[in-house]
Amino acid sequence: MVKRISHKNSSCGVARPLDAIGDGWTLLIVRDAFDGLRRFGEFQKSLGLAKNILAARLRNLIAHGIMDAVPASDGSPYQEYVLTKKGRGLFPLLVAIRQWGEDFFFEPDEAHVLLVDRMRGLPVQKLELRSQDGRVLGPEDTVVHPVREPTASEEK
Amino acid sequence: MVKRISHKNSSCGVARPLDAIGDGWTLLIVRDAFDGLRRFGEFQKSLGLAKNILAARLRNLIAHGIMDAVPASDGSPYQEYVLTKKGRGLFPLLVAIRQWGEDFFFEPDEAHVLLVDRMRGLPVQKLELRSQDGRVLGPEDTVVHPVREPTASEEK
DNA sequence: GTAAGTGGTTTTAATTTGAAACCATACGCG
DNA sequence: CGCGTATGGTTTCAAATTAAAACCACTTAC
Repeated sequence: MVKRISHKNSSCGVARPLDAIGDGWTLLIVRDAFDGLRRFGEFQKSLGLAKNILAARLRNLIAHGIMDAVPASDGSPYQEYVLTKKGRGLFPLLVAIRQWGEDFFFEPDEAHVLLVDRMRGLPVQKLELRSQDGRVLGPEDTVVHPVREPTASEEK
Repeated sequence: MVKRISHKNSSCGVARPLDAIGDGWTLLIVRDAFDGLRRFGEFQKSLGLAKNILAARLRNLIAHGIMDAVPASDGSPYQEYVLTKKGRGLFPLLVAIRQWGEDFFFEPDEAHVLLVDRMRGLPVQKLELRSQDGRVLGPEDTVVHPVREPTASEEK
């Protein structure tokens, strides 16, 4: 049922997350959840996807600990789907997608939406990767480094 | 051929990018491209996916302007696949995926890799969304705002 | 010239997707 | 109560996608 990218590389730090969210619909569901949608029908109406697909995606999101089904909230006998902490952790990722979309998927004069700071009403800053000492880092300035967390069993 | 999320929402700033990269393999290919891979065979060996699928994904990436096929570089009669500017714009998104993965997909004592600043060898900062005046913004601090770019045809 | 390596395409089966139909429960209300 | 409607799914089935494997073309090595 759960998609599995069966390969040695599946634990590379990018593949494993993609196994959970690497699907056309999943991140749109998460996005709607950030926008406050909670009910099955709300997601379905907002996204216009088939109900069986939505049910499958929600099951998958729950199985991955990204969303949770909670009993009610307005007294109705149904469930609501809410983001977990792990799910809320996707916020920077969604912002990155949106900013990339803003930059490359709209003609300069095409109507689109912009993410703004609610408090001031001004556009947010562009996401930037920075070093500990504050330099902005590009792809060529970074490298992946294997790490073993220093646990208590550090003695040999 | 090209996947299309046919829905009114397809222009929402998130759905449109996902239409280009919302696929399990595509971002892994892009990631490998950031790591310097260029040749068909390199991608195939690194990812272990079927050749027809890789060919289809590369075609799609090229069609979306994310990668480009350039004639050669080492004299061999084949092509190389390189990221365009648009493709390099995916760097923050890949970092966001990786950081989310680091935070939620590995046990504390599980071996994994960390993204480090090449110059200092120190881990990079966590990606944060900030307002123009530097406050860190969470999901509840932002709102999408429709925008029409002020073009020259602004006079009525 | 023949074998092996690279970069694909074609073929075919298995899996996934999606639309529509169906079903079950709850509610509104005359 | 009895009936229509809304919600939240599951089931069914056809169509599209994916994936493995076979095949093919071209080039280089020997």
